[in-house]
Amino acid sequence: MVGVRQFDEDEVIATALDVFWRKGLHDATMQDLAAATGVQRGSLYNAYGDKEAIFLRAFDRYAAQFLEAAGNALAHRDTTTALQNFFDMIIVNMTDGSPARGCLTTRTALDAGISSAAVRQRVQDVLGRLEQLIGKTLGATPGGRRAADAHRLARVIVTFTRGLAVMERAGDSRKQLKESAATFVDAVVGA
Amino acid sequence: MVGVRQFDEDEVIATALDVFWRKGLHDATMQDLAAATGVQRGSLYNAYGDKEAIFLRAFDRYAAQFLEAAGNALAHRDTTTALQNFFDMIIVNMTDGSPARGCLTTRTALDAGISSAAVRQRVQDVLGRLEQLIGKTLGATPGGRRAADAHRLARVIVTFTRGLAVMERAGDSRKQLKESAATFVDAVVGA
DNA sequence: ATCATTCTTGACATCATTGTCAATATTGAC
DNA sequence: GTCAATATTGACAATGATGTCAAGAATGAT
Repeated sequence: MVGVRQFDEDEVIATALDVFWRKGLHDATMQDLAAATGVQRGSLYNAYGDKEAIFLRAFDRYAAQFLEAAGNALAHRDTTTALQNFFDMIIVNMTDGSPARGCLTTRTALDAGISSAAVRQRVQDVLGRLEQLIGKTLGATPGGRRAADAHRLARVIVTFTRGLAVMERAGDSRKQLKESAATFVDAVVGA
Repeated sequence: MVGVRQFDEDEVIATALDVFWRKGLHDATMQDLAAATGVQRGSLYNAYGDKEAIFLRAFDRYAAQFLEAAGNALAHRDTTTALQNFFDMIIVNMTDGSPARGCLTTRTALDAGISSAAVRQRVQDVLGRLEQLIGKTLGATPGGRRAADAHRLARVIVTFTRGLAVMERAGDSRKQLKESAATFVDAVVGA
């Protein structure tokens, strides 16, 4: 390697993630990324190729963060507590910042028209893995659910989290979201 | 009125709705609308002002259709049957067309960056009214839920429908969505 | 039949964005 | 210290979108 990169790649991707999270893949422009990172547009093109390539890196970072946080929140012997922790985490995650950033996965999923196969695949991956995590938690309960039930229920829970993300975008406050989540957990597991 | 409009307004709005439904507010261009309706861009500007004005009309039409269909589906003495009907309707609604059109309300809600206050208001209105409809259904059961419970549960159900819309965008098939909805209804009301 | 009014049409200016490129600067390897 | 390889920079072309406008066409009212 000769001519050495003037910027810290990790820092650039972290900053790009912030931009994408706030604006979405479609609305975030290369100008936005250049301004936020302090790296010129041309350099970004040179280093990554195009906007989508940057997005994919940023999204991978996001997914890793998110799934780790989800795993931690779900790590509790009591299923109800685990789910409550999980929803708390997820709601804080999407209502953080001002204005709130929302959920990047959900926003990306809804960008169907724009997104390439690679992007769609990432979204499916995150949701699939999340479902796995939740399924494991449900199945792990002492005397827990049968595998098929745990699987179906996990899917329902993932679906509900997506609903929370939409409701946040529609204007629901953190408090309202938490109340919904609590009601949901009560209704679904509290029986 | 002299110089008479060459096109049928109702037909134009209906066609515009189809375009917005398939592409979303942001991605649908005036060119798309002109091509689909057979009305020139200039004429559309003259008649409606701008794209958002057309969208608002189209969305109102959509909302009316949707809420009426929801009301009909929910009109059943048995709460479980009512909800099953409702979810069937909503899932068919979003998986119709090829490729599927998805849910316009949800897509619009996620377009936060672009949307004006007027657009956001419409989205909130639809979701609010839907919640009312569901709440009424839940409360109307003979020996039904207390009002506060019905209200909270209605919100959860609305949230879940939004989740289904996201999962559809993420690639879930009609069959998968129906299974999730059935599991949800079982878990929430079947107790 | 004429007129005033409205609609239609195509051209235009403007703007934002993407992606490319040649010239220049930088620097590790030898 | 020279060189080859890479990064940076600013300019450029191309595209696609929005919104405006003047000129022309159409028509109900008189």
